[in-house]
Amino acid sequence: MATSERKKREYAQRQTLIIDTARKLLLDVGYIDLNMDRIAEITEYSKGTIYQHFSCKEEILVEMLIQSAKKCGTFLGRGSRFQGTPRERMAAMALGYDLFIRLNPDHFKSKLLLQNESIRRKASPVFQKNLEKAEQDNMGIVSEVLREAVEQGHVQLRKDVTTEEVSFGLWTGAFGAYVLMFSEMNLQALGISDPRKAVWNNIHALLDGFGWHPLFQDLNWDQTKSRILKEVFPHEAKLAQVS
Amino acid sequence: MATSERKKREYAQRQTLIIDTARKLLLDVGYIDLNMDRIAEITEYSKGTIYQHFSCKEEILVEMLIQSAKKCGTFLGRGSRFQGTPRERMAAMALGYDLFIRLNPDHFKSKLLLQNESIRRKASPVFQKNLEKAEQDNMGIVSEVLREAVEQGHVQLRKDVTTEEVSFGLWTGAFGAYVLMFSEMNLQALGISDPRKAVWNNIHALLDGFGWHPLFQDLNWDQTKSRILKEVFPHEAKLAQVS
DNA sequence: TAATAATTTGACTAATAGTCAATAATAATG
DNA sequence: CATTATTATTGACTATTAGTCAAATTATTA
Repeated sequence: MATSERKKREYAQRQTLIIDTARKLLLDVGYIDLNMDRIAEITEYSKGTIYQHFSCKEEILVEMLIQSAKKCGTFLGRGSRFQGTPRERMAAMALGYDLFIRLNPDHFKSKLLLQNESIRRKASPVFQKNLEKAEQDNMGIVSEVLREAVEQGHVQLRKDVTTEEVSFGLWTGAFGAYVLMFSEMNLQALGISDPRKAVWNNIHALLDGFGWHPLFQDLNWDQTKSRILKEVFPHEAKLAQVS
Repeated sequence: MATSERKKREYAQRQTLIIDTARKLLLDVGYIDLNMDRIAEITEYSKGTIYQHFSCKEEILVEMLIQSAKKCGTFLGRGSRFQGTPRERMAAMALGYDLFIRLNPDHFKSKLLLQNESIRRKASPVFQKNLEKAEQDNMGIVSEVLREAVEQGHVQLRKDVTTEEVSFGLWTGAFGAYVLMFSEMNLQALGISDPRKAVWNNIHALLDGFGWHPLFQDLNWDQTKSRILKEVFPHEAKLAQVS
């Protein structure tokens, strides 16, 4: 039926409107002052209608993060398809992740919040499952490149180390760093003037530590970095003013 | 005056009672359902009295974290004084950090929460400053050992890398991993069966990557680990059932 | 002991989450 | 096209909790 199709479309449109409104509001006023009345007011729908879509504000955040995670996945995916060695592709993914976060800083504000289970569990199980799925997919992209590197003999892991554990290390290192960058912590005072450079160096040190070739010292990484930005993320690099 | 001394003592005691109550409650019901009425009820003081101590629940959390950070600092400090090479002392600190978190799991629930600035900024500036100070002190302990390692020639950092940045890498790697461990994320499904082992391996890979001697392969680390637990954290290792 | 000062209380206001009966809009039917 | 049935939308309402403050209580001083 034509009508019901239109209805669906309208519903989806409103869903997007609500999420976008919440996203802006969150960036503006923060989690605590983010409230349903305000969202209703701005979207020009009543509170009841908002509750038709989401059971609570935490559920809006979860949906927001599902979208964010998927978007992040496209950056990781593009990085992973960079024309180069697996290690270079890994670097391309790291740059992609950084670009994604630069262009979507609000992602972290809410991601962090939802890492707390008392907040996350307010959302209904379906939403929670979807978010978990999206996050697992992203980690899968990283693990896959690592697996190829092992297969092609670029790195030989000790038998007590799995590819997933190394991905986990990359992931946690970068994730932890961005968490600290996006909290109000004064990194400057800790002697970290350029946390992104530190992350870059630490990722490479980790991979060097596992003996993944080509080692950091064996390549002109500044040049590789430029090439990645130019070939994979030309538009995003310009937007984020990264070079 | 004797009386006012007693008053001070009573005030401090009540402060502790409030914090301990909040800590238990937080672990029990989570941030969202943690409320001042409940804290007043359990401590058997009125709400007004609770507000005499703290201006909001977030401020209680901040004070909780200041205490946690200081306690964590004692674990790091003890690790750093282990009788061994700087790299072994670094490993001792990593084990200390792990033990601290095992014994105080509630630390992370609230730490994570307060990483979000909209929550953290609800606390008054004095509390925020104190927390920042405590966190910086901890990072200082790690950096100091690293500095000594450089001084003693155990590791020679490239000139574009500072000791603080390496500490930052260790910190973020461990921190990020614990964040993910303590969120409801299904690490098992990601192929991480033993995240703590992964953290341990990744820390060593990072240090290997920076060329910090003795390298992982040059030492029997299982043996060193046992020695650290026995000499530095005998009581805590037993409590946490770690070996 | 009476006067004064400090502390503690809980009733009160304000803000917001979440519900649901009433209303409005849309679709189906004859 | 008019009428009925269905579906979507509304916002007034209740419940919960944060945070305040005048009154009551307790402690200290003269």
